[in-house]
Amino acid sequence: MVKNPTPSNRSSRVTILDVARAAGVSKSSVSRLLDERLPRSNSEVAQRVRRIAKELGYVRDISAANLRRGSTSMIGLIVPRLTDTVMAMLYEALQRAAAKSGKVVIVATTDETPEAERRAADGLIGRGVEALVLATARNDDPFIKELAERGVKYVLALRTDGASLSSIGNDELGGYLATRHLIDLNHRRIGVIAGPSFASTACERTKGFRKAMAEAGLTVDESLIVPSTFGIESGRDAATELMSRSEPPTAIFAVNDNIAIGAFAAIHSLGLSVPGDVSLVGYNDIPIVSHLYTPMTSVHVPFDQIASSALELLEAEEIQPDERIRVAMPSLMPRQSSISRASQKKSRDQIAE
Amino acid sequence: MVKNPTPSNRSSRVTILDVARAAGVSKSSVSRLLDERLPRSNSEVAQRVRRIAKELGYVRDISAANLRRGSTSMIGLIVPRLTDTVMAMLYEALQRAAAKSGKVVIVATTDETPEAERRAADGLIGRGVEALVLATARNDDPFIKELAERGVKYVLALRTDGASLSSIGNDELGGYLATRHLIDLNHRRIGVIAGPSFASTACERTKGFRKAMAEAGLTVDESLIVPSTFGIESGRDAATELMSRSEPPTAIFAVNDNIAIGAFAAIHSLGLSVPGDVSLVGYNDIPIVSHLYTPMTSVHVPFDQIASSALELLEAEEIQPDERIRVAMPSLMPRQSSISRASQKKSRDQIAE
DNA sequence: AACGATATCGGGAACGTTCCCATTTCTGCT
DNA sequence: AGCAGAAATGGGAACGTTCCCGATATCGTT
Repeated sequence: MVKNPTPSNRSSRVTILDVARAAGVSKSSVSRLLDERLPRSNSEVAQRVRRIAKELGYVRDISAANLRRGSTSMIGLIVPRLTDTVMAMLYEALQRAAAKSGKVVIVATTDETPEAERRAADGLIGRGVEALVLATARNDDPFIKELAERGVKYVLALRTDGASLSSIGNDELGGYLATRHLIDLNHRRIGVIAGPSFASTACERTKGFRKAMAEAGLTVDESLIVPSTFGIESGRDAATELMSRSEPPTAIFAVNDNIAIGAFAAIHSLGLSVPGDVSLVGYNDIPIVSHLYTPMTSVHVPFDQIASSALELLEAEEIQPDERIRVAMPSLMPRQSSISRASQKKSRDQIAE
Repeated sequence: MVKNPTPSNRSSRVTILDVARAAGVSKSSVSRLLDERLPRSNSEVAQRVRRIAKELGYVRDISAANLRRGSTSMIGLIVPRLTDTVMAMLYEALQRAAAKSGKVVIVATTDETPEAERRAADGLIGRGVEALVLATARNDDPFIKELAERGVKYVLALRTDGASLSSIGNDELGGYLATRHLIDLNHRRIGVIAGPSFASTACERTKGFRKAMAEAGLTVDESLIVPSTFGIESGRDAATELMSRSEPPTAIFAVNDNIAIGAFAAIHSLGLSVPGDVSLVGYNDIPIVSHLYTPMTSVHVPFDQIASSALELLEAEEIQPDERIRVAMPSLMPRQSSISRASQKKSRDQIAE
């Protein structure tokens, strides 16, 4: 296939022994000198060994090293799907964080189904990962309990079950900020596309919504809070439903950007405009939302921080009970999809002329 | 952290030897009986061994197995970024395909920079991957030549350099189909946002455009072909420029969906509409485009097929010179972002009334 | 210059598996 | 019943590394 530099000799791997012989030292010394975890020596021998290793084209056999060291330095990540940009962002962030301690992340997808989740975890464990990062946690997930019982090291990311080690964003605060922003813009009838109730993210963000409403002395119209999945279509359906009411909301908080994108499409299909007829706020601040033709207000989540925290939790020896759930702070990114009630009226009047 | 089932004994791994002792057979037999590559035996011993292994909670030490077998069954994938949905789709497809032969895919990102690409490849090779799948190929990429010289097994995906083993889509055909579609809709002034010239995908799709134009007896206005990156912003800029001309195109072919999404935004920012003022066609058919508020016409690419072919190329023993580049067929997905020139005029007239 | 402390070095035993090969057991046939 | 051939079994040697530990070299101190 690709021309092999040493075609004849099949077993032509350069081992640590070859390097040792060529450098005139013992294999132990080569191993030590080439061990990147030890403080780097610059002695004459060290330099010679490194040079010779390079010349010979030596690369450490990672399997042998792993076997002896008793660790693979691989972390497994389980996500619903990678085509969801949020998950791709989490993965990239985790990869960056893991690289700092020489680890690598391998990922498996579950399509949000529990059976696939079990398969994914078994697959990753079979691959020798040292720990699992789960972004698929469901409230009262029996699978997570199983993991704990099996003695698997794991941490939840983004979503939590309230008990396991977790690294999440402050979703309640995020929901609060989003809602507060809409209230500040004088919106009173605010719809919520609330996501699935099995995800802590969705629940907390909705909780933040309620908190902001209560704090402003507004009563929540429960019929304006509609459940959904995290998919675009679901956002579309929910928004269609909301905006077809006799008295539609003047603003919608979607607990996730995909939902918001779907809502956005639905609203336009109905001949209405964002933000002219209804303001829209999303969540996660995935790259695309700031590039839509109406750049979308969204809640920014510090994925890098969440990823680092997750790994820290995995590496920590002892953890205080009150530090089992690390929470990162989100921040609101106001953009053009949300404007004040007054401006909305004005822009609608202009069209009416 | 997590309660360990055998807290006292640190070195409490269940090995094949433990299973052998418990089952009263030799370790060789256990190894053989548990080898999933061999035809599955259902003899009495086999069943007992499997049962005992399960009871004891035995899991094969993958590092030891890899060391002995001399293979890691890991494939490395190098992509610019995973937050680009196209790349996420390729990754998921590759993972699915690799799983069929018990392999796992680990991915590294380069952000489209050659230095990071080198680092990524070294990292993956150091991790012991058996082969590399590159989705980052540039025309005349010195790095790829290096890989070949180092004897690294690799295959290019999506983009090709014209020489290496590659599994790609028929981009010229895709560009042709997109353009032909627009011509059939009576468009004559067609703009192209052509992507970066270092990517074979971009070049071929543009070539397909030219072919369709030539075939229809239309002369190509070179000033309507503008280069770009693969980013959303770049599509926005390019479309802004195109639509600000004194004589703007009536249709635009963007060689990638992200570009198209940016173009879409730009067109609306200018107070124009898709498809009312200008038809728009993208490429790759990422999930979001069918859910935009104007569902976008795009060229669908069979990623699963491209992924399988890539792996087949890696596994093939001998490859005919004319089979070094496998080409998968794209198909046009017509949606509402592209309509006939006549309908455009009509809808514009309506607005003018 | 002699001594103890410290750093460097090399031999060899793991790590847990697979796989070769010699041996034993089973199967079918005459 | 006897025997050839097939199938199953077990002993033991790898695979390439790391790491313990005893031995040797190096250094600073008195």
